[in-house]
Amino acid sequence: MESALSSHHDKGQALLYLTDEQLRQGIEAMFFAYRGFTADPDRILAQFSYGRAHHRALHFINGAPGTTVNNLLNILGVTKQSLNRVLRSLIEDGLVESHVGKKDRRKRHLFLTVEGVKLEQKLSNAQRLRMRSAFRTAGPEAVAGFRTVLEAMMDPKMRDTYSNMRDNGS
Amino acid sequence: MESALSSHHDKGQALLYLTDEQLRQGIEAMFFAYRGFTADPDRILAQFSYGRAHHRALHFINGAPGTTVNNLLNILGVTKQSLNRVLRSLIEDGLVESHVGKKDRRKRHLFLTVEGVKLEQKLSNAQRLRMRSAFRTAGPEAVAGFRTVLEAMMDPKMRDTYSNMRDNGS
DNA sequence: TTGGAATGTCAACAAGGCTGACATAAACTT
DNA sequence: AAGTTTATGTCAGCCTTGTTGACATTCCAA
Repeated sequence: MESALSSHHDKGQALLYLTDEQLRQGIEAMFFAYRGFTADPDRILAQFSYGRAHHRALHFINGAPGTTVNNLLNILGVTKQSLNRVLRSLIEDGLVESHVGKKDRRKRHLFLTVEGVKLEQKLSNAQRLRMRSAFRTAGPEAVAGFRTVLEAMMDPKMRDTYSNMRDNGS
Repeated sequence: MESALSSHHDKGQALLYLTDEQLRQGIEAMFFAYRGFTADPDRILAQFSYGRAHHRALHFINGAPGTTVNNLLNILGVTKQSLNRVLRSLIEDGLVESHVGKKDRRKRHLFLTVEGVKLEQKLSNAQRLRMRSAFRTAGPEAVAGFRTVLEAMMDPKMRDTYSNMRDNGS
């Protein structure tokens, strides 16, 4: 992985991608790209009077049906009060169902309803469309690099969470 | 760029990186990475009772001293009311200065004060630290791919803005 | 049976988006 | 010179989504 670096000691050349200016460009790229990344779902959500918080809940419930509130809390990194407000509206609107756990009846297991799946599909289709187009334009090697850098940029805790999702969802 | 694709017609293999599952992982990677990306500056900002909006303003004024309010508006993609609230507090706190334009006296040109530069440095140092570490871990080729994908993911309008910044800031 | 964990809920607050309306000054157009 | 457009600021009000603190309920586990 670091053979490209250790193969020669010409730091001035080899580490050009680590200059402050390069990093600044990386920072701005993240900023603008994230805006693009959320733009399409945001437009759809606005039609339903929902926000990104709802999208995130739908996304992760869809990816791990039966997940508990506490688990979702850890993934999303918000307070239970904040998540609860979002979940309540989704449950009221019939997009999410909350089932008391059989083994541990304190826990609530969350599932998308048919309606919930519909909206999640709509949102993720829009988001995937843009990402697919970006991936196609950039090519497989760029995509691999993209993934590598993003993973290295996560907090270690979330990197584990992310990796576990990858492993289970393959 | 697309030689890897057109060199063979085995789509099942060549386009593996475009499956819904791969795209889903890309989406989640963006989510978690963006959280990491903002985590360090967020902690600093909290000490100053500022938010991300202030950081963004400081960042882009620093990168283009003398920029106008309207220009900043376009870059940040918020309403003037929203930006004005942030700018006002930064000006009141002595981090930003607003100078009436000489040629066109309707325009206000924005500059960071010495204090403003100090905070911007503090914030961007923290953010660069993480990005540098991620870049170093991932290596130059991954970084190139990262940049390529992010650029392809931006809205075309912002891609132009971004490219112009790159050109001027080199 | 008691302690703690998991969850829900109420209240209050703040940041930072938004819209709409209005004011002002300067530049541009006719 | 008059009218229009542009750039900016500001006031008021609304929404989402985050926060803290307090408190209730349920129920597993020691």
